[in-house]
Amino acid sequence: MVSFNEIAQKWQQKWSESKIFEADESGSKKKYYCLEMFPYPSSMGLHMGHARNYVIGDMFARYKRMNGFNVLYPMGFDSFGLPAENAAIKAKSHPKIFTEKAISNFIKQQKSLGLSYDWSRTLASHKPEYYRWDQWIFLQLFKKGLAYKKTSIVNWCSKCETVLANEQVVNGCCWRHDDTEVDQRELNQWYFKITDYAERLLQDLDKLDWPEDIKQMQSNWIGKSYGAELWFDVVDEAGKKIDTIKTFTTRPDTAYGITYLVLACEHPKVIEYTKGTEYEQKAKDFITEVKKKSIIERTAEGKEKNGMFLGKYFINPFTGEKCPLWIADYALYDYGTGAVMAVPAHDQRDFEFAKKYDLPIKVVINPHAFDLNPEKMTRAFVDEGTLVNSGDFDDSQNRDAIDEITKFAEKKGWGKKTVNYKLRDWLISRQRFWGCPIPIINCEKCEHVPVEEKNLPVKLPENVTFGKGNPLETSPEFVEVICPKCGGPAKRETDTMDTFVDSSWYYMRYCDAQNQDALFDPAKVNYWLPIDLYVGGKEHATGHLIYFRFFTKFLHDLGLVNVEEPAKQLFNQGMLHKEGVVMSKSRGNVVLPEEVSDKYGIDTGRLFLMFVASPEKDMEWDDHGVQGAYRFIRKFYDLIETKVEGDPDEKELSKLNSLIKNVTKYYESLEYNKAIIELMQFTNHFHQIGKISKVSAENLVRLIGPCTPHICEELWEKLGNKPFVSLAEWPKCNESKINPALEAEDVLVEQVRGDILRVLELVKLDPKKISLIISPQWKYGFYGKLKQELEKSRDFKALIGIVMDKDHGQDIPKIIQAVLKDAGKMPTHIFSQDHELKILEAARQKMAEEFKAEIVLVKAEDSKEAKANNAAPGKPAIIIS
RNA sequence: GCGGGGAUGCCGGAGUGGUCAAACGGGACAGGCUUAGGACCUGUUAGCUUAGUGCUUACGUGGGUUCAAAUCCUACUCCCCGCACCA
Repeated sequence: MVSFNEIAQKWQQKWSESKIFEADESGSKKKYYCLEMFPYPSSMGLHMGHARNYVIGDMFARYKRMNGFNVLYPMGFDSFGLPAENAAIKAKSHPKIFTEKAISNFIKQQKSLGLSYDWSRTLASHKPEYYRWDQWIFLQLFKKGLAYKKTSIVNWCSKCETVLANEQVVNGCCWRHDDTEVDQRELNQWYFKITDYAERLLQDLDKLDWPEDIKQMQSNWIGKSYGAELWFDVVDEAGKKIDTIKTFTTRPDTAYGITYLVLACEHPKVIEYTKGTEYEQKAKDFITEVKKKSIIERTAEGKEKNGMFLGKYFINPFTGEKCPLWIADYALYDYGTGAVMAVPAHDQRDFEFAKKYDLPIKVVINPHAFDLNPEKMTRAFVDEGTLVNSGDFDDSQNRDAIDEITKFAEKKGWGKKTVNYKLRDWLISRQRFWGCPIPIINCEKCEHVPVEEKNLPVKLPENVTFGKGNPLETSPEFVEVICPKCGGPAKRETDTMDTFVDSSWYYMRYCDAQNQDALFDPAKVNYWLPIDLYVGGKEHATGHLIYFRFFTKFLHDLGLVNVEEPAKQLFNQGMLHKEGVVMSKSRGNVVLPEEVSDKYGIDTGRLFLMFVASPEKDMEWDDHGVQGAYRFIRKFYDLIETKVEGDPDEKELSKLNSLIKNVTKYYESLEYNKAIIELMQFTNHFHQIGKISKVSAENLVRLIGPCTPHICEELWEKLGNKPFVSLAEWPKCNESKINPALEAEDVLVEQVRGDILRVLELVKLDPKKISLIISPQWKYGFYGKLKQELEKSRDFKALIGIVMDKDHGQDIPKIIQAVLKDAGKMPTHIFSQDHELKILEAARQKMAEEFKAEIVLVKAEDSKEAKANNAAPGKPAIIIS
């Protein structure tokens, strides 16, 4: 028996030696860039869940290659990050050692999956050759004012001992530790000003061939809303103006209904306004109280709202009314201006708050049917309506008033039309060692001084102590530096960058991975970009997939790349489950590729992963199912290895071209499961027949090639072709050869045969001993004719079938049945489908072979001919009259 | 609450107006092969029946459109996944 493992190893070696998957920019082929999100090289290695992800991309890369594209299909490693650092701390070792060991293990595993990567372009983000250019990009951002340091409230994970970006906070918890709620801390941190790109990030979503849900998620995350900024004079008890405060609202039409204003706890004005007053301590206590609560507690919808009066007032310029200024936990400092103009009559949150603290409720919009009574309202009225109590705007429709009142406010200098985004600037500082150092020197005199480009990379020091705080701070050689600007003593920035910075441009580096002088050669990058197909998980929807779009736009603006969007098409693969839950090391339900390939060969594993479910769906790993895939592979191998003979007939050509057509269609749309079904049906058919033409065999091998590349290479060679099927041309469909009627014949023949077998079973007769009579086209006087026939051939035991014209009606079988009983014959089977002679002939042939019996077709109309055809006693025959 | 996606036979999973009791795979059952098991091959696998190409019931639930619905419309139920006091 063949060893699929030996075959796999043989071809993996040949691929590697011949470098056939290495890509360059020369030649006239059209380029195709196929990419999977590069992995974090976990020391756990990879399991079938990862494998599924890679095989999806690999099949497409192989498919495109065979279709004559110049395919770039690289792999690299997102190798900075916390797990390696933590492992190193535990083992009192260095993260680099862990990381590089993990990488070489990954590569080994990926190679044994038969993935067709161009390994000459591999990169790893922890290497100075790579992160040097992280730093370079940082400096460009810094120059443009898009990298800046500010003090603000940030999310802190106590387990990671570092700050997190907004995108890394999931349900109020750390994205790595879903049991650890993030704390709020006020820290001085580095940010990238992604908000400057909010509008473009939103607009360009339209251009992308990405799954709708991802686009929707990004759009929600960016959270654009149109509205107005309204400015209010803040006054003291006596009515003296002390300040102006800005609020953001999407409902300027309710401006006449403002009855109070709330500030978020973090709002700096809270301290300012209460300083030295009786409210100072109370406000501080209130803030402390609020901050004790977790993010979830504070921000979940429907939570009870708390607040307190701040002792100050403001003037609503629309009405001239003096209203109180409050602090409240439901106001978010992060959103808008951190201050909310409250209109309790028309906003549910404001309504609840006003009810609780007995603040006035003023109706300014009435429903069309009746007038609202603020005393009796049980909830805010948030629908459309007509303005009242709104000065000159009374009686206008609130929808129209939004714009009118905004214009009015602008004219009066009370505010302006504005657009607000939920998207926050990207916090990239991390207080950890195993990341890219931020290339900044902090000088007391000169503040943040960028490291000169020629001095890059700022390398991570070797002599650090892990354990407490940021290890970088423990290296005096790293920290203590001279300020490049003033020459005085200064300290190097010890924060490292979020690893999502590394992954924001790696796909560009693949285009020119070995470049020592620049982050890449723009010509090369422009040749390959954009990524034509990007394969990866949904979980990156509002993280990586926004960041890398931002970086692309920034590098575009620098003139380094032509494209504004990194990836044309995005494909989200489904998760692999086992025992009903996602396969993962921590759950302990992983299946390793090695286990599968040891038992069945890796092609079986690949086939199974692609066959069970469509790639974008979650699927369940099933050990029995794998055996099914294995059975198919063996059948397929056996067919091509031992049963290739002859030339294809018309029917085979028709089937073959249909196959090519359908499989191509399914590959193109990444519906591999459907493609494989077609391939199975085709293979099974010819396996059953017991032979296949060489033409079909060669096409079949090419069509399955991307899925099970190793055995296909082997079979391709066995068929007498030069290596490699991986480089062979994709079969072309010849539509003119497709003949559905011809293909349908097989089905009919099967039916006839099935019918006959069924009768044989019914009458418990051995097919070798029975006379078979099939009698079609009885038109007139069939009863008598049939009777005659029956009289003539006494030796038959069963009438197998009668084929009739459709217009004979339903009663004919009954009549025939009666005739048969009359003649004292065995029960029969009758079928009335309007079979063609050809089909009968095919069925006859098939059965003759199957039962090793001589079966002839006889035209019973002519009894001489019947005799001539051996329709004699004891001899099986099919009689046609 | 808002947004997105689902619900198909014992299981996974195709199917999106007729050719559907529904691809393909798994499982189960029966038969063949075999000393036996495995592997392999053949058949069966909604129910009732038959000489049968017949009847009934079925694609989450209830209504509707149509000569015809798993497929279209509508209401509802349940499941998953995002966002979530966003002013």
